Amino acid sequence: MTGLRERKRARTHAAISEAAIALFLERGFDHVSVAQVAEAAEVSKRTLFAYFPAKEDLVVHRFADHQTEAARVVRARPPGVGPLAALRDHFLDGLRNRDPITGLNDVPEIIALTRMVRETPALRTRAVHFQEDAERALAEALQETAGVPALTARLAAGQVVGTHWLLSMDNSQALAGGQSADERYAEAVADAEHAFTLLSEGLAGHLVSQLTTRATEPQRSR
Amino acid sequence: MTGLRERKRARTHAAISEAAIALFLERGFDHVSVAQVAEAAEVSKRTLFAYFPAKEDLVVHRFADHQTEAARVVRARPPGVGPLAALRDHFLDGLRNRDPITGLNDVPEIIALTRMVRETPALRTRAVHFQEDAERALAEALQETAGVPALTARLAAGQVVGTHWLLSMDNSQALAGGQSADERYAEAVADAEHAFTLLSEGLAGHLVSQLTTRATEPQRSR
DNA sequence: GTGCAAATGTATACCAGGTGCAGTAAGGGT
DNA sequence: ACCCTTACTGCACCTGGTATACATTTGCAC
Repeated sequence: MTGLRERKRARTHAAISEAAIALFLERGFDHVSVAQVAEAAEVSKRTLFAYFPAKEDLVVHRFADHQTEAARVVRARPPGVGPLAALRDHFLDGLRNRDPITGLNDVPEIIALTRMVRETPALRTRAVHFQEDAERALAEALQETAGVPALTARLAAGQVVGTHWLLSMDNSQALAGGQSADERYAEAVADAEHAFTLLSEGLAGHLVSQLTTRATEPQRSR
Repeated sequence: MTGLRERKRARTHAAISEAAIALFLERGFDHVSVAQVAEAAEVSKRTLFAYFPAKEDLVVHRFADHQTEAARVVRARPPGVGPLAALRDHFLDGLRNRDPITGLNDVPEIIALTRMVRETPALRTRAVHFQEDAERALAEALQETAGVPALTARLAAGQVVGTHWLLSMDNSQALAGGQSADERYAEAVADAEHAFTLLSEGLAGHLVSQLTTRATEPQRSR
């Protein structure tokens, strides 16, 4: 099943990424060249790019594993549970388990890493890019399992993924500010519950005034 | 007030951008180098970068004008009108007026341009980046004028901006597929109204099942 | 008008990310 | 032992973007 080749490949992959992250954390993403990473990992620049399509991926490839997480959660939810409830509970589980993806993990290296992602535009951009895939996958899952039109599914997926991201960033920022995960936990839960409630119940009840309709349709002025 | 210098600067700015867009539309964004753009615009490469911080901005700088549009709409809404209603009506106005930002403008060059932005990853990425600013501005506006907590404002801003983007892309795609703006209009309006209703009323009523709570709190497994 | 400081533009060289190519070493199935 | 696929390397090359040092224009005070 797992031949020597595969194992070796996996080890090289990890070795390069680790060397890269160590250097990045030490000197900053922008102040380390891929050539230096390659040298530190004892690989040629060409080989590095055979493992990672871009410099940013040396860091952000870990996010790729979570691309389909939301979609899987929705598909795997027990019968009778709404997709939103499943997603909310999954996120709350993540908080409880200090899953790094929720931003609520205070292992120093994780803190430093998420901070770097937050503060380095190129990395944030790349991370956001992965979310588009997550959105697509989630939209599909919603459409197939929740019997909902495509447009609704895509809108909902965008909102869920966006919410997830915002919550994670907030947590990670709080931890970067010195709070421990345990200290932050209660607020993280409260924020998450608030966010998912908002998703579920809509903005109308929370933005004070309601949706009102216009008295007259204005003319088209072209 | 507007000295000769400023006017000349504005003209150069426009000239470079136009030369760039013409070339990009002709040969594709990735197959034109900035050096070629500079040559076509009869400027040095260095000067080009004095006007545009990055290659992508040669195209997407037009989006920058709309960065604060949502925020302005919210701030400028007449008393008694909810922020969401103001945003929805503004978007519907945009559709009616075939505002390019809504994606519902079938002037050939605009279609080609939005298609290029949609299909070129670098451009999409850059455009998305501008939305972050839009989100921040809108969040501020919501917080200040709708008396809502910061977290709520930021979540709402993200959802609104994301919705706006999705609707625009859908319209632009439909038009790229050959539909005229007039043909697409009715569906564009229906989609927009559906999307804003979703925002207002929440997902609960639309994803079939409601938010349910768990019977027992699972143990934390760390 | 004249002259000058500031702004603007240019040429050139340079750096870093990323790719194409041609060749070499090494697994692994037969 | 065989060969073939795969992995890796070095090197040249392209492109986006920046630094430096120099030339030109322009607004403006006089």
